[in-house]
Amino acid sequence: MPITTRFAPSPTGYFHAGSYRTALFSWIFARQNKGKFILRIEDTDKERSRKEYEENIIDSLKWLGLEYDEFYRQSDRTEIYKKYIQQLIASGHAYVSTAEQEVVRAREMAVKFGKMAKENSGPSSGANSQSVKKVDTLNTSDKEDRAVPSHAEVIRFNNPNKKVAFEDLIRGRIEFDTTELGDFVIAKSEDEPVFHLVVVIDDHEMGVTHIIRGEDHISNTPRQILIFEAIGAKIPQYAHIPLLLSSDRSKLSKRKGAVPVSEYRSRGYLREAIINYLALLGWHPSDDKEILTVEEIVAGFSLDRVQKSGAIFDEEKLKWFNRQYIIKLSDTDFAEHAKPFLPEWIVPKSDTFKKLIPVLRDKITTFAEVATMFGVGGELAFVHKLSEYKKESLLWKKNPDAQIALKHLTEVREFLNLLAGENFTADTTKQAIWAYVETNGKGDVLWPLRMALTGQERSPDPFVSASLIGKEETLKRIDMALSKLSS
RNA sequence: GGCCCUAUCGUCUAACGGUUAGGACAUAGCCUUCUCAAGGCUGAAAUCAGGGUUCGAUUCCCUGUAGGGCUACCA
Repeated sequence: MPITTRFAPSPTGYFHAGSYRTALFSWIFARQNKGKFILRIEDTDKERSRKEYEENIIDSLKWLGLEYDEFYRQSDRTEIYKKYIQQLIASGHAYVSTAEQEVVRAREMAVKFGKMAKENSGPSSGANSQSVKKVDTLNTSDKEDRAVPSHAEVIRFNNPNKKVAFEDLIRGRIEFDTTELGDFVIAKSEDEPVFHLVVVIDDHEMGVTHIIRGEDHISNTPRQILIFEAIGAKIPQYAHIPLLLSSDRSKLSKRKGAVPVSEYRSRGYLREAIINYLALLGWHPSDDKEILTVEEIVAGFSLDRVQKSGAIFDEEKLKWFNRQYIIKLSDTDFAEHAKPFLPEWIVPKSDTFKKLIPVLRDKITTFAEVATMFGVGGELAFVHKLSEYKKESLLWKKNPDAQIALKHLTEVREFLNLLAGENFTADTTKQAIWAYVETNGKGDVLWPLRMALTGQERSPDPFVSASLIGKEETLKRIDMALSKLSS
């Protein structure tokens, strides 16, 4: 049997970094073993599932290059589950719990929870402050998500109440006593199976050999093993990878500000950076190399090298990776990525844009910054429009003398004026005045020139700036500076 | 509360009984420099606590502590 893994998201929210990392590890493992990778949309919760989210998951996986070999949607498979439910009932592994029985059960639960709450809420002073804190977290935990029991008939699993153990590929042996689980619900009706049941049936039917999922599923595993046994299926291998955490160390989730992967895309992150960064969150190669291609990751991956503890997602480091990959981009690729962020006054295929590519590549960490660079106060805004600046700004800080600035600018203007307009590049302008610059001091000559051309304290070097605005505009801006200096 | 998982610099991590506890991001300083970056160099920064086991524990065991997960007719 070929190694088969699956990614089984529920379409109840946008696809975020946590989901992506889980999918990535499963995908890597399948690819590494020349096996199969399955995408399965778990949409049995009709109230919360939305088509929009399903599309977002599929688009994101596609963008990130995690191609899958098979695709399933649980809402298309009701008939399959129905057969299993009937079979489980027939074999005595499951039973129909009547509405009356459910009411009794609900009452018992209410008593139990009520008692728990009472035990927890001691006097809120001194020594008990810790238990009070516990109560707080218990009470505030995602209450809105709690489903309200319908008090109607449901189908429950006939729990054999025994100890269940499994060998986790990352954590080793984990043992549970399933008695405390009780007879859990596996379906609301024959047509409405619930998570634990469908997961098991599908993993069995689809021939999944390795279940690689988040560690939040560790506690779900014993229930699922019980069901595997009840349907007489082989129990797959489990690998529970650590969770991705928000900055407060709680599980990264939709409500805790997890950013959709599609959002990173529109912020101008490169897929290679995201893949590389996320692969390193929880996994580490055997050497210290951090910039890795997908091929290198697939080749070097191993479940033994997966971390056991959760990791905080750090956008700063993602940015660093993004920058590393931006630097490597060819001009053509860079242009392609930058296009959506260009202001309308730049024509994508123009000479100006071609000259801008190296300048931009040198400065940005995400493509969204392309827009910032050209925006108000941006470093490259001068290309379109010279911003206002004061006369004093033209003076070099180490030698603030207007007469000197005036003299150098006048000389430089003469040199530049000798160049042909169509041959006005960073190289030619540099050649034209470099000798003069060297004999008269770089700061003394170049600083006033920079200010004259850009009107900004931060900008590319004056030669690049000159070539970006062209000969005519360069001379015009120098003239403006000269008149400022002599006023 | 019960059950389960986890614990190395601020963050991601290396070390699988013997290292001056290594690397990366972030951070501080210096160098380079016409500005801002980039780049180069240097620095600060960690084994949760207490007990064992051992000649020797970051590493193995126990207890505590802390964090997280599950405890649904969500997945």
